[in-house]
Amino acid sequence: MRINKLTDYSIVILTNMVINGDKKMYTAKELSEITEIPLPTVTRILKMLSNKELLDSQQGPQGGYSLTKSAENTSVREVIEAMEGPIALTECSDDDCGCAYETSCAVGKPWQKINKAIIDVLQNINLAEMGMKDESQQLLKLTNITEMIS
Amino acid sequence: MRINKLTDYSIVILTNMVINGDKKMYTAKELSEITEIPLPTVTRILKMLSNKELLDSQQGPQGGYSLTKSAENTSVREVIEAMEGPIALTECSDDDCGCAYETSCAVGKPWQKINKAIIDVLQNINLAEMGMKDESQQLLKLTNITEMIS
DNA sequence: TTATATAGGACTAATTTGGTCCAATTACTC
DNA sequence: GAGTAATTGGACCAAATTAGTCCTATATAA
Repeated sequence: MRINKLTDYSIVILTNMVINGDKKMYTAKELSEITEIPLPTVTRILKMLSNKELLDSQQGPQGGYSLTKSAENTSVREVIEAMEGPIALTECSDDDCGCAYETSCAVGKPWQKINKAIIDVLQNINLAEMGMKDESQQLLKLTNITEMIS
Repeated sequence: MRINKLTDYSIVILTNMVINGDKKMYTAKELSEITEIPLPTVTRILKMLSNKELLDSQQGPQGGYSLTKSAENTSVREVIEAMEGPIALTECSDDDCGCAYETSCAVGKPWQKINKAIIDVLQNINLAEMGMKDESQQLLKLTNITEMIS
């Protein structure tokens, strides 16, 4: 029951865009250096976030990426959904899961309740809150234990 | 952000053990027939649940599996943790994630809050509630869209 | 003693995910 | 208008995880 590594990375990246926040635009290269996530992976993530309109993008020199909304108005839910699609613990737990059994399928009901509750949790925490920290900010780049121990 | 298919199956299996609840013991074969999940997969799941003490097992003729606790006292959280280990959206979001950066790592804090909230959601729904349905009970065996459309 | 059940674990196949790379496009600056 | 710095789109491969199967051992009821 994990979010994807790319999703994890994306939150690290976005959180860093908030923290070093005086600057508005960040190039993929900058963000790669700040977070120590490899450049190709960073660009891929930024493209996804840009496609889902969490980031504005500007090509060419002096270009880069910037948040479309304030950190306070960008929820973790939005980020996860941008990276992975709708949040659901099981594949068939949607009102319109598209399956043939949809009208009669009963299992979905409790799962729908659970998913709703979880979505609510993720809706109610934003990027500004994700950036709150006790210690040095640069450690933000390390969310992932596999990154750390390897 | 999904639970594993095996975990999904396990809840389907357990829920069925509750619904057809007059009977106390179920063999793997029976449960495979009820849920239409292949026998080898069912036995594997039952073994896992038994090892984690969610099920009692009895070898030999007239043997089988039975719930160790009542359906009301068995939370979805317990089932997920039995199948997948601790619930956490990221790998490094534990108080003692075991990584070298543990004492200074700041990222974990908000994730810990999120995980706690999600665990709380899952703690507060039990197997009896998962079995509540509108229509025919046998459809409970189908939680998974990939199962359905294939 | 035999038949029926779980127990443990190894193994393979399939799927998903992570990560990289390349060619195209845009736009600023000189 | 040329050159450079950036994003865009998409294809591709490698690695990791997961699902699923199978075999042998052990326990126990009749």
